[in-house]
Amino acid sequence: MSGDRRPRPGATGPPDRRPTRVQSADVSVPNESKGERTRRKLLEAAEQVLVTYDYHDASIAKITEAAGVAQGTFYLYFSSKKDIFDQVVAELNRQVRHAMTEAARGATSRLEAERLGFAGFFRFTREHPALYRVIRQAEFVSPSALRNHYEKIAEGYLSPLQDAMATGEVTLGDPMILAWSLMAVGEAIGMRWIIWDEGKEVPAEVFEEMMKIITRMLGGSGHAESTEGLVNTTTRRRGEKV
Amino acid sequence: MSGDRRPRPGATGPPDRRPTRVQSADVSVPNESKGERTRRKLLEAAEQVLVTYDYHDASIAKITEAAGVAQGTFYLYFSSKKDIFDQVVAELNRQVRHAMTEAARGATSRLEAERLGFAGFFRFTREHPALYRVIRQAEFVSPSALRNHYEKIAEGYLSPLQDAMATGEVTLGDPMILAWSLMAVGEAIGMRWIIWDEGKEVPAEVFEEMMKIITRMLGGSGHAESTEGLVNTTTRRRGEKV
Amino acid sequence: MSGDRRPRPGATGPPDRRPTRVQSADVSVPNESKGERTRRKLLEAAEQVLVTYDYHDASIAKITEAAGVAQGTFYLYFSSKKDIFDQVVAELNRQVRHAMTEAARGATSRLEAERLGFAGFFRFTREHPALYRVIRQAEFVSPSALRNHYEKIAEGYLSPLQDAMATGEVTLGDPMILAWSLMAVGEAIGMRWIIWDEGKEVPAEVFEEMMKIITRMLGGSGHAESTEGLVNTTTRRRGEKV
Amino acid sequence: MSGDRRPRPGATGPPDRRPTRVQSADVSVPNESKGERTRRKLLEAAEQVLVTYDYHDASIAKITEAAGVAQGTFYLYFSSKKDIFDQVVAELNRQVRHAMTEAARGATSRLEAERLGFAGFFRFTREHPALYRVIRQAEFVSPSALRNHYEKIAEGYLSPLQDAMATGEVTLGDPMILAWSLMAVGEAIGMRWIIWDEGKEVPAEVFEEMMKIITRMLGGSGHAESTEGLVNTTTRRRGEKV
DNA sequence: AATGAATGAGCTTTCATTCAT
DNA sequence: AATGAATGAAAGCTCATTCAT
Repeated sequence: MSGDRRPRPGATGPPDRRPTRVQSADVSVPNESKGERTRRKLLEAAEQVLVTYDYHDASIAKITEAAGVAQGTFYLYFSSKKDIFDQVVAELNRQVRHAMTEAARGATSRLEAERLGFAGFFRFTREHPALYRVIRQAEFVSPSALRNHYEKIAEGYLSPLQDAMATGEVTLGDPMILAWSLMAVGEAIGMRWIIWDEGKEVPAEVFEEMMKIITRMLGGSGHAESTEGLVNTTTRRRGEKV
Repeated sequence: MSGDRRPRPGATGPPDRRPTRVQSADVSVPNESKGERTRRKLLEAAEQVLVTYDYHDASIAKITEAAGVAQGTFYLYFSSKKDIFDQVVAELNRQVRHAMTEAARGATSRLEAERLGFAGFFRFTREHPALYRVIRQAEFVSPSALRNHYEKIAEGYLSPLQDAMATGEVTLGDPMILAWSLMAVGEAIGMRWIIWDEGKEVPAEVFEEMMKIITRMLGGSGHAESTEGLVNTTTRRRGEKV
Repeated sequence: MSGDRRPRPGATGPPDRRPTRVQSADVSVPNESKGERTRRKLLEAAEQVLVTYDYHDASIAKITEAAGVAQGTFYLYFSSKKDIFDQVVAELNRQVRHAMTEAARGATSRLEAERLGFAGFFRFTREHPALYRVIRQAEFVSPSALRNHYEKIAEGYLSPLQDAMATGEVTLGDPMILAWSLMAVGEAIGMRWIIWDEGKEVPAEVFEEMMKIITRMLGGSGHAESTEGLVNTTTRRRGEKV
Repeated sequence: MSGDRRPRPGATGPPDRRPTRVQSADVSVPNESKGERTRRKLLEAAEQVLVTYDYHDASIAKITEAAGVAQGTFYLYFSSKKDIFDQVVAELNRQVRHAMTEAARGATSRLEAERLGFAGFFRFTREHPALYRVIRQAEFVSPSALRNHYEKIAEGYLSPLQDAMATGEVTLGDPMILAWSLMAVGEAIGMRWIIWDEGKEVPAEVFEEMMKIITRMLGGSGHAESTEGLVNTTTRRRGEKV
């Protein structure tokens, strides 16, 4: 997630579980009105709180306390609890897709793009464990937000995969189903080795083993590696939109 | 899911979303005391209710109403709401693993076992959408139940995969990571094409596309098909315990 | 209000404005289950509280405190605050109509029936100032309850007035409009000399002056008084149903 | 209501129930400072909002929005919500009394004055349904405002009635009680046939029936009609602006 | 073995009012 | 003369859990 260099709470170490006052909130952003800053504080506080508490327990009281504002202030910026939840999901979705495409930007092959993209995804997951937590609950809280999240990621995958299929770098087939399968693997490994292990990095061996599986999933003509030169120009042009 | 012949509500058609009185509850099971029957009614009612409502909204009142007993009765059989949740998870976990191994029982190759196992999993998912719903929330409600669920399934996968690696039917590698990846793909496809499509079957094309990806994930010596005869005996002996 | 001899809080003296514990609630009524008693306690407490506080300030907390039960208990018996409000209105409506017809029962002429009915209404107003308070707010809180209240009273007036018009005891005309006018005068005098004067009785001079006006409103052949003997049999048969 | 020629929203058609931006507010009144105009806008907005919402739901936010000013501005002109409520009541009271006396101005008998006055009252009620709404709630919100409202109207009635009693045009008796009774009838008929029927006019038959009752209420020597000539001079001199 | 009345803490949300600008 | 962000108390309502019967 090279695109988001702003220091974030819990960014490097394991995530802090205490829903205390948001730290970064006081950092003033140029050209940001008072109201916008309060809104941002609340959004960040909500993300923070949603790392530790589920939707029901993530009370407005906890969020406003973490943001350092009064309860009533919340409703100046969000119409309901579900509203801020949806906005947290949307914001994290935007960020994670940005992080993945940024990470994969310099890749010279689809496979390298995957390796970089997965690494970017895992980095983001460590920095924003709320993404995982929030998605897990969205099924009940906001089904549309959930569908939107997965579909946007899957769609971002689509053309790169189609291009790679065209060059033979990836075995021909339904790119949507392949996209879903790749997402699924990334999410599962992230859950098991980052979330469950409380913010640790995915161990190198695990990452490499996973990449072997990913490599096989992509398939390719069997000599995809040798066609890299051809493919990468295509790869580079793809999947940038966030 | 050939191993679960007990009639269940909504077993054949699309799942019934109304959390009304549990139907099968009055079916008497031989040698079942009155108390045991009440317990079973509550457990089934809870599963039913958890299809439609999330953990917080699945109130004791709804569960007892669906079970046709008074609220107080609940605490004769379960110590708390979390208790019955854990037991629903455990029960569904037992059932889904049973369903998968039963489905794969006659397979003559690892690949065929996977095909049958996935088909069994999807069938179970349609019949018990609560499994998906419940797992999605377990992260917050009962983390240990969640870990236990995935780990038990992964463990069941372990020796079959190890055996298949030994025969060359599956590419050598860390079987645990492969198991997690396979689970992940199954869960994602099930979510996308069963849960989101409200209980429909996974379309045949999707299933076949997915199986192509699964096939590549397993890898193998490239002539795995020809070694089927050898493998299946091994396969048959594995992963049965429920 | 001879029909309601059960002692009521504030029944004889001026109404007690403190929304304290309902006194009569502990009086057990034969054949009344525990649940019914609690319901009755709440209803009486609500009437009590609504004497002093308007709908918005008559909080569930105040009502349950006055009833001596926990807040949650309220929702075992009433689905919402509006629900109990409607039921208080309905109950008071039933009671006031009963009080008026009971009071007028022995009348030997329409005029005497009016005199007794008005006296009964004033007595009821003193004993149940909530009626007046509640009706004043019903326009916004529960318009249907309001309309129902006035219409039921007006309807009860209808046939007695028609009968009296038939005998010439009352001047011919639209009995509905006459009924509304009579109600209105009663309500205004009750407001001015009972409610505003904090539960005092309507002074005799005021009552007599009002009766002169009522007498003129009814009109009649001018010798209605002399036809009393004829009329009262009719009068007696009318308007009893509650 | 010939005395109030300032155009008002919804003056001719049925009253507009939407609490949107006050229309007439931008009409500039000669010699009115900016501050006075804002004050007037707020007062009119409050009346508008109070047609649709009760005191509690008529939030400062709704009033300021309807007036097109910021919330803070409200407290530059009114010290509290009750303050503006009282001023709305006072203003409507002033207006309704003006409307009634203006309407009755040309009358040549007490009876004709009543007929014209009632017609004026009904016209005003249609144009300012807020009057009815506001009065209904004043009991709790501002008892003194309520008493003041009724008493001022009653007092205005006093000398005309006394004069008419002196001439025999109206039966001798306590004029105050007669005044209250007349007010009550007007209010009831207005409520029933204007407010409940959403701003319709009082049907002619209803009005005539009511006038028959009013006529009887006034009583008189029986040949009041023939003494009109005598009476009207008195009547004309009376009852005026307060 | 079962009932269902009762509890009370805790939730989301609204709103009159204040105050720095 | 006006703004609008911020406050924080208080409301209605839900629910897991207890307990007398």
